Amino acid sequence: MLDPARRRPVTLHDVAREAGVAVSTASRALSDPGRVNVRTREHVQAVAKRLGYRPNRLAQALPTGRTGMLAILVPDITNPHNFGLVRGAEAQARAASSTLIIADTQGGPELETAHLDRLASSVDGFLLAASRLSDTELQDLAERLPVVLFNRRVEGLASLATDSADGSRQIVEHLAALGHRSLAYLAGPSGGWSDAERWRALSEHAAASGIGIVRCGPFPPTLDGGPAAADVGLATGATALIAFNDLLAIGVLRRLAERGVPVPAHVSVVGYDDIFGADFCSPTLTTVAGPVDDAGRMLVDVLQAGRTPEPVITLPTHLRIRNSTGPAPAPPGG
Amino acid sequence: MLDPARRRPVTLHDVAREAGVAVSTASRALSDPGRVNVRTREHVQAVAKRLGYRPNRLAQALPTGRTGMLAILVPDITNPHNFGLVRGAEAQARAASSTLIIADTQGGPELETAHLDRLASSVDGFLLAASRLSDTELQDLAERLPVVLFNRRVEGLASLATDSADGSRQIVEHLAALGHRSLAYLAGPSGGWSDAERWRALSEHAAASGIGIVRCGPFPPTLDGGPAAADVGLATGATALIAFNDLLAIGVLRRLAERGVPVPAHVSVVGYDDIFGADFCSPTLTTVAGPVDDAGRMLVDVLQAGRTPEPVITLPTHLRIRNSTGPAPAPPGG
DNA sequence: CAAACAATGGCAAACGTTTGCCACACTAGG
DNA sequence: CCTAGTGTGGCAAACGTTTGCCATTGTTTG
Repeated sequence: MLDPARRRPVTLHDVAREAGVAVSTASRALSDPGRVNVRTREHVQAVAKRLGYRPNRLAQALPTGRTGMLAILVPDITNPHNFGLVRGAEAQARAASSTLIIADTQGGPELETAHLDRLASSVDGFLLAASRLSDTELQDLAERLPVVLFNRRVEGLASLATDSADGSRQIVEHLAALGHRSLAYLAGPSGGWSDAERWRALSEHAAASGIGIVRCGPFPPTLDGGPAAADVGLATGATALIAFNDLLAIGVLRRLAERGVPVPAHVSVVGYDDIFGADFCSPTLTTVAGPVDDAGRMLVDVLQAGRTPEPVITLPTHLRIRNSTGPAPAPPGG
Repeated sequence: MLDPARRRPVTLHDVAREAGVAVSTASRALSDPGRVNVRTREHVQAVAKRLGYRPNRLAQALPTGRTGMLAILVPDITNPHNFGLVRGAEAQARAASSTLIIADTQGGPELETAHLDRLASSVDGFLLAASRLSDTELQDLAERLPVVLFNRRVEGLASLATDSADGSRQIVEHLAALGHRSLAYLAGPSGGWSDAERWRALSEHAAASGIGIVRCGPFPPTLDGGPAAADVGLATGATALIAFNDLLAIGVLRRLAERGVPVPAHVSVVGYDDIFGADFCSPTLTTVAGPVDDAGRMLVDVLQAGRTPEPVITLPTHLRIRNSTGPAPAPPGG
């Protein structure tokens, strides 16, 4: 057990007694400056400082209902993609003098619900990245607490998403320009909003450009998902593989290297997210980048603003072209 | 402002009223089962369930003094090295049905103090990774709350560290075996405990093996620190560069590639931490690996155990040899 | 000079729990 | 039949704050 034998912290009562005023006066002297005489105020503040008084935030939260804490739920702390998001959110939370709680949902709704239940009474709002909850569950939650979604859209809820549809368009155009006529999409977790979005846009734009595209998977969106995805993708005969995210794409790259398949000479590979590592893996990865740090910051902003109707924001993306994509190989019969 | 117009949550009072018992009885029916008649207990539990009662954890924390929250402070959320730690800690915290709060100190003591002050009243204990606070500040803190340190040693405090001294020994032996006679250490933040440890062990073992080693830097321990570090390291004429951590090492690798310096033919490069990316950068990085996930889990365990005297644990490390190290180049005069 | 008003401080009730203690009823032992 | 014990429920005080309201004083205004 956590050892309870510690120094008792200084409370507002201690300050009030030492300063010779009532607790209410002490409280106001510290948090509602205009409300008390400047002399008493300064006196109380001096005493508080001398005693090393630190307000108990839990006790503060009880009557006010504001805890000064925000929670962010991400599917996978391990995915560097989320680093930027978390970092941005942390920075903005700090700027708003809130504390950020981070929790990992393992990409599943069970853990997500568990965290939500456990945190609901302790936070001022939730930032949900790539939530796997149903629309109604989310709407329900939003009735109890402020909620803002990242990379997920639900009727009536505030949300922020990177424009992966446009990213998908850029991918298809890029590959088409390089002469590719047959693509394979290596899907991420089924049921995911982003996966659906990306696939939808990819297939639309491919169709519009008269290019073939097939969908493979789903695969776990991790480095370890790479080998299976690479093998399946290659077997389709496509000349370019589009992975659900960079983690998977890098895994694919490694598998291809292992199998001696030259990239991009034989196949091109593209990912989404532009994660840490995408610029120094081998070959460096062509990928769709979005302003994730900004996204983190904006999520916090939106949460704090609490406007109605809830804002729905789309962040621009752009294709960062590196060495994993190149001209399509000449057809074997050519 | 966060919109306060939300559904009022169900409280214990509501449950008690609906069940026709006193609040105290309701409380006990839910949390102290033996204390109340089985019939009332079941009745109360049924009512609580029907009403969708969720205890307010803040209110619970006030009288009990236990919040069920643990905080971990890391110098840099962005460093993938920390993510293993965070993930392990998160997992173990969850297992102990605690919630983990994560905060970024930007590697500086100011922010660290700020977070500590702000969180002190809301958590049951602190996990401090690579703390930059003074020994006395830490001992002071430990008097108020349970604290456990990671990669830092302070008299009287619980701490966990990866054995980077032994890792350093392995590096020197490895490089010596490859014929290197002149090394350069590219230092991390000055004043850091890990940096001091690593340098101390490196220079000791180098001296013992009759090998020359110089210390360069400090450099920021990030990818961006790489270029400066690479240039300075190269200028020393050393045949092997040992970077404070992998982030810096990968930055060095990129700079060397940019300058057309072949690795390991011309210089070898080594890092510490075995972070995400070390196995797919180019060339892949030789580095000192430690069980970081385990470390995260153990940190939580130690915190919860609260034994006296405080345990001081050292975790084994091992050198993961990859392609960034090779035989020393023949001396130019050779 | 009375009346209204602003400035300032304190009392006490909240916020939602937990828990020490007392009261009551019933059972068992003498 | 009295006493002691046990099982069960409730009252009320905590935990450390905030805040609505009242009381007191001093200051204007008509």
